[in-house]
Amino acid sequence: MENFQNIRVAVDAIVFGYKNNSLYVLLIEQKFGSADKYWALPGGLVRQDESLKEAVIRELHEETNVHLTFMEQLYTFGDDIYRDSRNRVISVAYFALVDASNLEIKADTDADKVQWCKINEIPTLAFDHNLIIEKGIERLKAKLTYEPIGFDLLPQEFLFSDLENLYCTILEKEIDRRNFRKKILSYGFLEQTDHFSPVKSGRPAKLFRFNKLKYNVLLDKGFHFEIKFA
Amino acid sequence: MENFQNIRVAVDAIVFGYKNNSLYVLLIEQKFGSADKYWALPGGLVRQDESLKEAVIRELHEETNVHLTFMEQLYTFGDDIYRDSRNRVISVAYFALVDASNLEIKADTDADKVQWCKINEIPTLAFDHNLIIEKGIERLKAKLTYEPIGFDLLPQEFLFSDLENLYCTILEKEIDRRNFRKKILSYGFLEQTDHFSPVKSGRPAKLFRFNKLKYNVLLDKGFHFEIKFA
DNA sequence: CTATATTTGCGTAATATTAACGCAAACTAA
DNA sequence: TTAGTTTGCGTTAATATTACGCAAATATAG
Repeated sequence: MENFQNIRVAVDAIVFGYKNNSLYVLLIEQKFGSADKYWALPGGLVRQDESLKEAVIRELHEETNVHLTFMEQLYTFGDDIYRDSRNRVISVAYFALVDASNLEIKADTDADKVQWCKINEIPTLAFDHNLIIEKGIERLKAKLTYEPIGFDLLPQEFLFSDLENLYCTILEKEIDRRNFRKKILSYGFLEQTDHFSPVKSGRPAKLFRFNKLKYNVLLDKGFHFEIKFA
Repeated sequence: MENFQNIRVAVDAIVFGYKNNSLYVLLIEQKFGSADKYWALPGGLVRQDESLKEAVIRELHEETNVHLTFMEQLYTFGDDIYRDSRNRVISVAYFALVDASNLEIKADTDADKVQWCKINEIPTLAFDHNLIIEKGIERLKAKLTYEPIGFDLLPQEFLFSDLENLYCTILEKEIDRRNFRKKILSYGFLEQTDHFSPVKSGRPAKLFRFNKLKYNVLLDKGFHFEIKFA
């Protein structure tokens, strides 16, 4: 009897977006019955014939219509054997990023509502999804300091002040604008475009672009991205 | 039909040990039939009523008798839906460390043989276990540079030269002995004992001990462990 | 007993990186 | 015109890293 097992395998995605100088997570309102509505992370059971990664992509596609700029596995939640009250379910959580600056999300087939939720205004979610988000934020913060994933949250062409702001708000730290700029520019993977951004006040700012190719070349040469703060 | 699912959930553990200036992984010889023997990572199916973590601990206990000094979740392998030819199985892999310097392993109930295998002499293993090991080594290397897990691979009291050697062999890098010592000592979480180690030649060396308490206090103060190499 | 090889433990100088600022340029709004 | 704001480029001081030198403490060989 030792080997009897009836465990369901699900995937969930924590999708981060950044706009209006704030960090957001993508949430959906789950239809259980017609009562009992809960906000939750997009996700669902893995199908028999699809890989874990395919499952997340499918679920995200069914429930939202965002275009991911980054995705990787985050953590597998299966220590609380009652995390789902109906069956034993373990969930493989994925961590994803998206450029939310100019993106309209709409509910798709599976979910009633899809919504960006500010990171500090997240309600109590279904299952252990609040836990997943915690872990996701942890990963986001860590990764921001040793991989150039900040660019995946911004539009292709962005202002230095936006990049700086992204770092400050997500890491909840102060930073010297001038040193930050110098450091990032010194890496040599940013390109100045000849476009300017419409600004409300102050000197017009050049738009920059992240050159992933150049970054990869640097990586091969042993380069190691790092942004530290005091 | 969309929701039909028959996926088994397994756990596997990659246990690292360090002795004789080399890195080892713990392998077991699986009994399938009486033919068909393969080396594999310790692991097995999760029971209905135990958490993932409990499952790994149990399996390790059943198959080996090592005393872990560190364990955390590594990665969940479920993208290759044929990774096990019999059923669809996803495996949650765990990453563990052990002080192998003074440890005798013996096969326990479940496994025929248990053995330390040198990291560069690993044969083709069952399932995708070679892949898991790759991922494990990656994690070990990364973690060694930003968390003090090296001490979990050494005896409680160790020589500086052993610590240095551990870093050099695992990270496959050269390092200046004197700068390394200075840097680690500057952190202030090592304690000198009044014991000396029996040495074959050269000046007798003091034994040191890692004070986890002091390390945690430092962490609270915002300290960030880091060992970098050129 | 002495010389040699070996490993430890401590130090110092050159170099590189980070942190803390100053300030003019280029715009908007009043 | 003037005041307010944001950008872009510098400089300097403090800190950290790198590259070594060298004596102390042992074992071993002669």
